[in-house]
Amino acid sequence: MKFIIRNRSILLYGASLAVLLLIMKWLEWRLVVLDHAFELYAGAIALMFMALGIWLSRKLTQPKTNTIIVEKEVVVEAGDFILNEAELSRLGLTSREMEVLQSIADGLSNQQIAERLFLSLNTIKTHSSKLFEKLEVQRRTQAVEKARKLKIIP
Amino acid sequence: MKFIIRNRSILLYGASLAVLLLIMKWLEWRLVVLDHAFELYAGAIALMFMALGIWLSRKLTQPKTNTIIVEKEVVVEAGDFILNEAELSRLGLTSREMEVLQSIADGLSNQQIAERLFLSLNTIKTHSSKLFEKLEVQRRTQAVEKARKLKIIP
DNA sequence: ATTAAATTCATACTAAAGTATGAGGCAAAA
DNA sequence: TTTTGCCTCATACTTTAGTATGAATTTAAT
Repeated sequence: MKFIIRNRSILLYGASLAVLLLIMKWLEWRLVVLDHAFELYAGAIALMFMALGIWLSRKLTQPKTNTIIVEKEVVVEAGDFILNEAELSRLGLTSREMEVLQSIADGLSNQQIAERLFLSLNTIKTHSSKLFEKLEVQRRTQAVEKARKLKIIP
Repeated sequence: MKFIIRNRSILLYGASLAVLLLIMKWLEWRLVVLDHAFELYAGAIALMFMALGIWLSRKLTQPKTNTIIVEKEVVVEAGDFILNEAELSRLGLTSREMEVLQSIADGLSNQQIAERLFLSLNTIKTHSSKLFEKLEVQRRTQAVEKARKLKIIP
């Protein structure tokens, strides 16, 4: 059953050939009687096979694919941060100061920063104080603001 | 000239018909000589017209278009800030709280905010306290961080 | 090896931030 | 009209942030 479904096209083709041969034989017999019906016969064959060709072509050729490219806008989140290395080196921030700055920007308290970096609260205070000096600010919020403006942090 | 190009298919069709008729006539003459070459003749016609049918079908049928949509990512400059009004209304921040939040994000101290908005320091403290409650944060730096994440402030 | 910068931490202090609570005024909604 | 939410401000208090100073240790460079 599956074989029939899968090879339907080929079976149909065979069947049409068989039918056509029958018609041909019949026409052949007619040809003996009617002497000049030959052109009609040839035309019939031509027509049928052309039809068969068209049908085959339609069935067997894979459909043409028109590839349509649709541009879809995708907002890329926060991909535009480029570290301003010039400013960073100009300010002369040390690595620890940068870590503290980043943690401050993340909204952590000095105590939390100390825990995160395994340091004492006083050390964090020292670092942040020096950081503020270098950034020429008075408060952590200002530091974050300025650092963001200078493209030192995202 | 344009006519030729545009109706090339039809002209080709006509030409092949003419050629075929010539071949047929020639074969007809051959038939008188060779008596039983009839089946071969019919087969030739069948073959040719089937080929013609296939060719015609390919040329003349409009292509079946399988539209393949290819999504192309277009990077949109994420530089412009779009206020997340849904979040803003969900949080229920009052206008004063928003002003204070903005000032905090600008790196101002409570005292400076009070001066900017012509209010007392205590009022600013009250506003910021309520603001922190609504934003579910403990510190002003956290408030700025969260507000930025929620697209409430640029 | 010596210098210089960076890191760590401490103490002591001041300043600012944040919490809790209450209260008066005001405008819009029920 | 009463209620409700917002704005304002105050007092009192706790917590966190920030400054100043000094010192020991580590690390990198001269």
